[in-house]
Amino acid sequence: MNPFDRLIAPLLEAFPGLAAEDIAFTAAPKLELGDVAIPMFILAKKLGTPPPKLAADAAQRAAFGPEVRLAAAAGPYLNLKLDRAVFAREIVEDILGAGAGYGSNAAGRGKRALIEHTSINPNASPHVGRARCAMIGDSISRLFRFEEYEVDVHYYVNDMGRQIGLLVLIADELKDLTFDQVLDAYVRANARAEQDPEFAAQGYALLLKMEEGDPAAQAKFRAVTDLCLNGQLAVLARIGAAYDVFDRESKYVKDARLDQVQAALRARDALFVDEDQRLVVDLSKLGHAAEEGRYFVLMRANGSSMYGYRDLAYTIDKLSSGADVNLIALGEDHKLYFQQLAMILDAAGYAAPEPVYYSYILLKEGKMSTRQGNVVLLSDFLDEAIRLASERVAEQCKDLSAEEQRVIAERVAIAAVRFAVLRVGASKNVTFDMDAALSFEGDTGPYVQYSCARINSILRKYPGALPTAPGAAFPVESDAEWGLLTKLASFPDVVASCLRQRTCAPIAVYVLDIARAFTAFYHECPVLTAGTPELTQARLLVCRVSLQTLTNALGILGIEAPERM
RNA sequence: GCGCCUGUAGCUCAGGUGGAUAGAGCAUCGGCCUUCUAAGCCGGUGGCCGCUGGUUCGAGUCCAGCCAGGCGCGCCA
Repeated sequence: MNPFDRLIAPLLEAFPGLAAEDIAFTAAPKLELGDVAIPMFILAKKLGTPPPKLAADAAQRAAFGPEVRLAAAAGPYLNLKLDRAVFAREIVEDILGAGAGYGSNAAGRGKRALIEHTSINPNASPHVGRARCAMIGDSISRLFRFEEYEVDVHYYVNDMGRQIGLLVLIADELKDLTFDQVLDAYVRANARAEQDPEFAAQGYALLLKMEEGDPAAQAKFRAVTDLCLNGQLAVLARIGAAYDVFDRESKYVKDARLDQVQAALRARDALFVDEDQRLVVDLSKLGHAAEEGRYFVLMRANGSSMYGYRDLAYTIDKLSSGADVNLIALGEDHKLYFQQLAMILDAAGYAAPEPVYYSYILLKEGKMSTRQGNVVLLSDFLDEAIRLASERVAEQCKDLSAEEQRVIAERVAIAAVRFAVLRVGASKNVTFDMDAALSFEGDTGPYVQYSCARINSILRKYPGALPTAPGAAFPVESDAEWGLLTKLASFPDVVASCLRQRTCAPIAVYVLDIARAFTAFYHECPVLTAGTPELTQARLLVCRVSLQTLTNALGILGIEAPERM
């Protein structure tokens, strides 16, 4: 419910032929121009009138109620000065009424969403590049839940394949492999396979045995992949990423539905066995124009399956769950692969999931490469963030217990890390800057948390019971209050836009905007010493609705604000 | 080479469906703590919005061609 909706009817009456959805509200560049602005461009096109003339006409002819104090045209805009108290009261009542649900448009009520993300190969501790996927996927999941979708978060466990086979071989030799040793073992296994064809062949043989159901081989794969998965999940849990369903790739080796896919491909003459006895899809038969990526191998000559073959079965499995939305967060390196997969699925009569791509995080020194050791591990990054936050908390919150300080430091650290990653659009190549990402000042998660802590401080210091609704008098007249409240009112639109675009980055930008607007209010408008009880009551409510909106928005980003910091 | 993504202040990034003088933060310079938390606030400096054309009353935004960076084009996953 837009608080400015009541301004629409007078315009429709004055100009028959316009529809309510043609009329948009925006903030004027300067508050002196008006409290709200209505651009005339779309309306003008519809009526065949030049925008400036229409703005002038509208200022003359629209019969607004007494809540509009002044309607003035300024170029192609109609600017209105309002009885702010009337609108402010509605905004406040709206937010208080909706509470933890404020901002949700309930777009997903009665619908289900299946979201797959992270799905890291079980081979090493996740680095920040992989963690980007986890944070993006996790926040999108939270966004969908906020919009009342029933969300199932899936994690595809790549518990087989050549590389895991090699890792199992090495693990066998080393005995008692721990999670911390896996990365090193994995690197060595791959290096050895390149130099030693015998070793590589052993890996393939082991893989085939495992696929064919050999219990001993399966147990070995399971032990190694469980070790890795549990270690990875423990790290991911630290940043708040959680999963509902774990789908093991090995479950999809033999899947009857793949026979149907093969039949569909044969019917299109798109499936053949090549000269090396591999089972291959010729995507050119399915409409793939380029020579690059034309062939998609399903099975090796020895009969063991390729990743894509199993992924087809898994994806069909996900699709048959009947979810209304089926999303998958993928690295940009998977774009061609996923297009190929989608083409095969299409041929078999399935609509592929919607991909959400994220780009790589680069280091100043160049690309992150596990092999060369120039990676920033998520766990190291978090440890450093917590260390820095702890130093700060120890200075700021001397009167709190060690345990309370620890909780605050952890929340601040997670906020810094998640915010730094989430505020950037997913398709952007970002250069990772440890210092910038761990800054607690400026456009950061901790800055937003800080404004929450200030609000809490005010509410805590108010001696009486906090107001729960605007009183008879509701004086909200200052520019700072007005600017803050109108920004708060736009939250549902921000959420709706994010849902449409499958992104949470604008929420991070929005939350900064609110924090800045609140800080302006904080400096200009004393609450506890406002002068009159009515003003204090009104400003306490502004504090409450600001905190509510910030809390809800931060929740989508997976960030919690401490009461003190 | 071909395909997809990216290019906005010294640095890191915002700027749906074209619209009011292009916005933040960091850095830098100058001011603010007897006053609800200075993890803060106020002000200054700093922009051929990669380049060149085009469409439009109007382009950072749309189109084409270049240039630069990223990713991909495997008996890897």
